[in-house]
Amino acid sequence: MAATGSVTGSIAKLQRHSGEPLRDQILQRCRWLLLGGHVVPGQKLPLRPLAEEFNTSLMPVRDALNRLVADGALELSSSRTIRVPEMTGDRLLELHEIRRALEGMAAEQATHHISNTAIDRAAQLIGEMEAALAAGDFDGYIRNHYSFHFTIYAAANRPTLLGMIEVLWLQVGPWFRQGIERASAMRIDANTCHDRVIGALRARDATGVRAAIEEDIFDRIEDLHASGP
Amino acid sequence: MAATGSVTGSIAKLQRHSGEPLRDQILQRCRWLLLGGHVVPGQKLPLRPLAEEFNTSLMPVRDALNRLVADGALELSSSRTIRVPEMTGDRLLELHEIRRALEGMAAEQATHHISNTAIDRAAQLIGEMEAALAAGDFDGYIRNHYSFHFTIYAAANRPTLLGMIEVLWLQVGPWFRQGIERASAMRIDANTCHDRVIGALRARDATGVRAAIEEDIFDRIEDLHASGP
DNA sequence: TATGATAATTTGTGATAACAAACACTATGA
DNA sequence: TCATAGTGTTTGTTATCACAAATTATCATA
Repeated sequence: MAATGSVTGSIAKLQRHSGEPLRDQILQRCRWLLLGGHVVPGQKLPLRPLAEEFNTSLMPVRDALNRLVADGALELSSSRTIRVPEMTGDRLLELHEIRRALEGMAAEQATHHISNTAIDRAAQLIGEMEAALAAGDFDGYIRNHYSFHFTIYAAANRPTLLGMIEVLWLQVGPWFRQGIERASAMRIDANTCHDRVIGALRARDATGVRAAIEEDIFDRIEDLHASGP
Repeated sequence: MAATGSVTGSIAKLQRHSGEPLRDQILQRCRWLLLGGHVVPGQKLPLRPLAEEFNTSLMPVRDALNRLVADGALELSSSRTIRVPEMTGDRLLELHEIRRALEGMAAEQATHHISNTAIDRAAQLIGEMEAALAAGDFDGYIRNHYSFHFTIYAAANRPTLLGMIEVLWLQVGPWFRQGIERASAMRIDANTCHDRVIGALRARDATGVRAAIEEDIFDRIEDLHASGP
């Protein structure tokens, strides 16, 4: 068994009493670990080593991880160790059924409110996505992919809905990263869906936007699921 | 301002080292406080008084309340006091758009899996609901109403979906209680929707079940919203 | 009486330590 | 060689305490 070592790649130090609580700063970093797939299904995340990396006590780390457990992004196996959940076929299916419903709803509603500059920004992100993927920069690809979707969803002005979608992305994050790395060579045409999203947004065609987003989600799970076991 | 006094009505003592953690026992009780509307929008929930009522330290109470804040069922106002959020028109609309999508999905999928005994049990709950409402027993009404919906949703076998729906109910709980008390006299025909749900379940008509559930949710918000400011 | 400064209290956050349950390892026996 | 009991370690949970920020109460001043 390989020593996990540093999982955070922590650079900037956390600061106490600086506006937001340590718990939230740690939560933010852990979120990106999941979204970016820097942790792997099955991996253990013990409190004490993490607290040492962050130079804090157990408590804020515990708070952050408990939150992620509540969100379903982490799990307590045998109620004694916190780990990244394995992705099963059932869970993947369920998560994407929900994603389709909620992200479809957000996209449809965003159509009526999103600004032209936000649409331009989203369109630009498609290019940066492709460039990152071509360069083998998976981190950059995932970051841009995230930004593309969430600039659109955020325009729906539905804070609760947006939070629920974020939780879903946290849950599929580790799986998504693995799938992207496996399937990167064979796939770039997810961007055809993305282009259709942009086109429908420009035309203010809410139904079209929803359909394009739903198809994007559907295609993604098809491809990634087909590319691996 | 009235002294809040005991909010829990705590009877059974909590037990340490008895299977599930104190945090979860407290969380369970707080959940029912919200679902049953025993706390009121705007009400403060300070850690120390609660800890004293539960005869525990701050920590498990803190954990439970943090979880509910994460779920959006409570909020940190000015990041120094925890309180039950006020219900705004926007929030109510958003919550019910999401409820309609997710509960519709759960009901539709439950249709194919739910057992006949579960259907019978749900049908029976309709009667108990009516009886409780007629007797002015709002607690009983709400409890039966909850059981009716969740015996159906649980049959869908979608754990993540079920958890998300529970969170939504936590958020509308206090508002729902207020609305029921206000509108109790004028409304019993929500049960016509409930009867239609049972009928469609017996016919294994998934589309009909979804439609009936969606209409139930829609009617409910219409009535309760109309009955109050 | 109204208003603004200031002190006292209350609040959530974070650190440290003690604890019990789960885990991992080792020695023992067949 | 393999199973098993025993022991030491690791893990999350809870209690207690210290702290800073926000709130509330108090009182001087206009």
